[in-house]
Amino acid sequence: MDDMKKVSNNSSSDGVLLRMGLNDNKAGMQGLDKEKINKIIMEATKGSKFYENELKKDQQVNQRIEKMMQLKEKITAQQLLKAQMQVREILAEYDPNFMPMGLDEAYLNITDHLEERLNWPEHRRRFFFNRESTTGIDKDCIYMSAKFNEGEVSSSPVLFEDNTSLMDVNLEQRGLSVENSVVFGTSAEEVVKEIRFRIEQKTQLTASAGIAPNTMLAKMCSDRNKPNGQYRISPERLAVLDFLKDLPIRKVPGIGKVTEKMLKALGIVTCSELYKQRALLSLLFSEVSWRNFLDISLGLGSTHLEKDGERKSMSTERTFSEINTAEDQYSLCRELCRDLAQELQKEGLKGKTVTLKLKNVNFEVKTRALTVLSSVSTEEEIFTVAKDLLGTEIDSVAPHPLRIRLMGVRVSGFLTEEEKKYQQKSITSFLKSGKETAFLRLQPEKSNQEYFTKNSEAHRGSFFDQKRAARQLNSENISPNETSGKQLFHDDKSSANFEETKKVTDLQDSNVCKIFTCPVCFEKQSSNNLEELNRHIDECLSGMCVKDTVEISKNDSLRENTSNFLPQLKNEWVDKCQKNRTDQLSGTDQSASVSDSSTDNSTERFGQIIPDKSPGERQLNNLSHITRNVCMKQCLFPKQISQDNEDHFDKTEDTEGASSSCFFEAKEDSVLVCPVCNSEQKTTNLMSFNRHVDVCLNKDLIQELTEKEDFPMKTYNMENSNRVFSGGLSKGQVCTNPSQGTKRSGLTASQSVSKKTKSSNSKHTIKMFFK
DNA sequence: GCGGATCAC
DNA sequence: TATGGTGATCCGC
Repeated sequence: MDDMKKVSNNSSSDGVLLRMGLNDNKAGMQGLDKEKINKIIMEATKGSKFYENELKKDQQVNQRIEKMMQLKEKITAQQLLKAQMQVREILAEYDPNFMPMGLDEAYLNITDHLEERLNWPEHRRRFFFNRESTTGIDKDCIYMSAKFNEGEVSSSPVLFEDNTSLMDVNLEQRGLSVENSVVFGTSAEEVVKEIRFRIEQKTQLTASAGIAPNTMLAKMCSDRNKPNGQYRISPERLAVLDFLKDLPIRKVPGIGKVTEKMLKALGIVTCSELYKQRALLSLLFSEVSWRNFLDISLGLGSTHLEKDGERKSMSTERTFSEINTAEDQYSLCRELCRDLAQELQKEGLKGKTVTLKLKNVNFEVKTRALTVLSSVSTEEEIFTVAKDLLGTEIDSVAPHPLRIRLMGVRVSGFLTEEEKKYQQKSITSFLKSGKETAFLRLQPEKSNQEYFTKNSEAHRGSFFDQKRAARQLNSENISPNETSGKQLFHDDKSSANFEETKKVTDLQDSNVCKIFTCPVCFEKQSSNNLEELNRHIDECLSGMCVKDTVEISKNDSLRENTSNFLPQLKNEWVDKCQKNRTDQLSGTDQSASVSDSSTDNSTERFGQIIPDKSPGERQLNNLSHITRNVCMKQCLFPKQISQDNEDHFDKTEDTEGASSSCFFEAKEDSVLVCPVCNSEQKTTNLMSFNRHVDVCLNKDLIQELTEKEDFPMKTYNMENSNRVFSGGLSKGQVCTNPSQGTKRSGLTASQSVSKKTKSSNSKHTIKMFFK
């Protein structure tokens, strides 16, 4: 309207001129031929019939606009929500466990309701027009799929309003008037009519419904008489088959255009044809698919309404006109991550898999995912992963630009409640421990600093280094994006952070702990509750990369130095180890799970891997035994091991100084030297020696070694849920690397106990640990 | 686990 | 009708 005033000072003609499209203020209108404009204005002269008519029409439009604006004010998200809730309230009366499907659809099982309803007096089934009656009670067994048709009858948003002023006092009276009421019967159809009636009375939304013996049929039924009707299939085989007979398969939920087309290629269009061709289908489709087809053709569907399962993923994506510069793409990516992080945090979710979705200008869609072992939820965390994925894609087309029209970021693999709890605990303890206790955890490295000096390369980038560095950096609020994230993806960039980790305080003498020290994070645990302790350790271990399947092919290897040893690490070992693991797992129960740690005896397990072998034979087999157990973090509880072990090996005091990176040193052949802790073993009992080695070998080390061998490992390892105390992989275990499947159970735990607990306190023995 | 694809809403 | 956004699932690898 303001624009119009520029065209003419005659306010009464403003609207008309606007209608006549004479606004030369509009963009692109400036170049218009003035003559032409004048000519049109001439036509708009007062008194002309054309003008008068336009004026009249304009007034009508103005009225409509006014009305619309009034309505607009009344439309609020709240109102929509309210209408939705009103519907749900009604549905809940018939089935408190009804299953909403999106915003406008729901499944109800009204079986129970029907049963109860039989005994209801009429007044409970009577409903008044324009008035909501509240009857309680609900439940069900006939399945009803209701689809609400917003605005089918009237799209005016005012209908979402409360029935207030307009409904005046007469309503009350009308409500009490029998003439203004309806009584519904007791059949399923009557119930559904009642529901639809009530919904319409309350919200003025119409609904279509299907009544059938299962959800699939109910849904197809509701489609039959939409938008404002209902249909029922009686729960008899013939009725069902009759309904399906000529029903196009496309009507079946789950059959989309692709499946439709494929089936059509086989001459299958209707559900009955689906049945006729079942043999063919069984040969052409997967078991799952063809069974599904068969179920469809027989009208079989779910008869229980599964409650909304937990969300499995969350994503955000955006479409735009072509973006082809990396800079823009990264910034967009970050934006998406930010949005997603906000949403995730709203729901308190943390996920382990980040997926980047890209659609190029040719509409081709690509997804690239990365599962990290530490769950992510913040912008930085997500972006750290997403940008890596994006970078890979950009690189993949270089030197050409990546030309995209859509980008999306998804996070999935959410932690279960339980995992969340543990993780929180773990994080909390990390945070609580802070810097002042960091040195406690870092202390073992310090004890072998000479080694670092010599082998810093080998040590660099080990999981623990990364973890510690990341932890330190995190505690200093340094963005993981700029720090740990990079090093996690690019080991070669982690050396700087490693420097941090070397800032340790030598607390070697303070190793007598009254309280338990976590063998993984080296953090003191004051809890005497071993179960809690187990959880803590679980969590800590879950951060370990357990590329723990390296086989040492020859016993001699144990005495070779690192440089000689490394080349022997081959991928094939992984296979062998996996086989070993299989053997182990399929063996006697001692190698099985230790889900109940209280009854487990770790010392026994040492000798029972191949229980029916003679000691000599066992030794041979223990070669592989060693390799299986190569994945230990530290020499832990050495004294306790020797004490607890009947075939104890002698003092292993040197293990005190063992480093995770300390591997083989050349020693005299005449003496058994632990290849891990470097200490000479007085025992000549190979089995005992093996046990010692088992204890000393650690995952961390193996990770480094395996990484040197370029083990495929796309997943980076911030955490790894190594359920050593529960005897297996946790349910949500991320295990990309095949070698991770070879983790040992039970024993690993005992081996992972911190040497800090090498104290006189018997509570800290492995045995006690397991008890 | 990953990536492509299908499907529902 | 076409296109977009979100979430789930399946299949082959």
